[in-house]
Amino acid sequence: MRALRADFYARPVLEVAPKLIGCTVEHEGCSGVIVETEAYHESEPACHAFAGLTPRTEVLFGKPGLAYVYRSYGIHALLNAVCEGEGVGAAVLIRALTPLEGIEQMRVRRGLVGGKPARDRELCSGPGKLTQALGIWLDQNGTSLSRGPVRIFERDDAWRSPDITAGTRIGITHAVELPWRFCATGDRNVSRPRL
DNA sequence: CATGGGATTGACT
DNA sequence: GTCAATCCCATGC
Repeated sequence: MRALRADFYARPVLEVAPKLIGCTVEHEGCSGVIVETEAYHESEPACHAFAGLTPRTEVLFGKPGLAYVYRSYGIHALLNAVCEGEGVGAAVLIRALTPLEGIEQMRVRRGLVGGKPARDRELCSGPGKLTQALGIWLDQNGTSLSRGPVRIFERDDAWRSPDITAGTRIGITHAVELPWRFCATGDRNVSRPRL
């Protein structure tokens, strides 16, 4: 399996987001297949880059293929893949994975859910959950998704041409109508509300 | 300098 | 369905 290179990300974010479905995210031996993504672009107000270049959005405007990791609600780390050219603020939010390798270590990192160890389906079925399960934190902001420590690999044969359903994005207050969310159709690891 | 608001989750009613 | 946790940073005075 080969890591995706910068040129994969250096094109319109709406093109990259569905193409990341079926690719694999890996960090320190833990990995999962991407089953849900969302596209964000500086031209619309739900994107952090909409406000322009600030210390927070510096990586978002950086080179394609970088990881943009930021803190959400003061608690969670959310993982994005920076897209389009350097100087353009655009990224794909990785929202859910199907756990693949290192599942027991993910269970340790996720801790108890409802007083019990997380079931496989609860490990990576949300953007905050998957970063916790894989051990991805804010210090990975600005690192290369081709070279690591967090890497994204191309689709393997089992995900050659996945069935994808598009819908509206989750948890935002602006530009809510844009159908920029992409899910592997029917996959149980997609976050709620499932498409 | 003070304030307010999240690209969420889990616990509780 | 509702709600608190928790903190960075954008914005406004």
